[in-house]
Amino acid sequence: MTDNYSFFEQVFLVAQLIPKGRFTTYGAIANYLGSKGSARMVGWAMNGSHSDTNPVPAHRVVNRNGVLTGKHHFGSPGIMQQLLENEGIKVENDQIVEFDKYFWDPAKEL
DNA sequence: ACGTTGACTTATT
DNA sequence: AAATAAGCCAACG
Repeated sequence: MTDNYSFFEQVFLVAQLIPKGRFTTYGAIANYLGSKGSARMVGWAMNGSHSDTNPVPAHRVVNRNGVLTGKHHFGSPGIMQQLLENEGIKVENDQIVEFDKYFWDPAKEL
């Protein structure tokens, strides 16, 4: 209980820090946390995002190709894309358009 | 308690 | 260039 700042908590915090209209990748977060290869844990942490007190914009986290791999974990597939488009991010064929333009890297932006 | 799975990524063949 | 292996670490059965 005292060690709430585990890998998961860090992932939640970073995800919540993603600016609106931008997105990041699992690898970028993992890299920022110092564990480059633990991108899976970032995704797994998102699975437990419901455990966090504050809402976690998991829809702003995609894989390194900009593909909405985790869209099935939302209420229904399509929600994730809709949320991204709602913030001005174009998504086509489950993939983010202009990846480099909207990419937000915590290691660089923070 | 051990083995498998998982919202991933990089390296090697 | 495409396919396969390995690495990550935690949760689930």
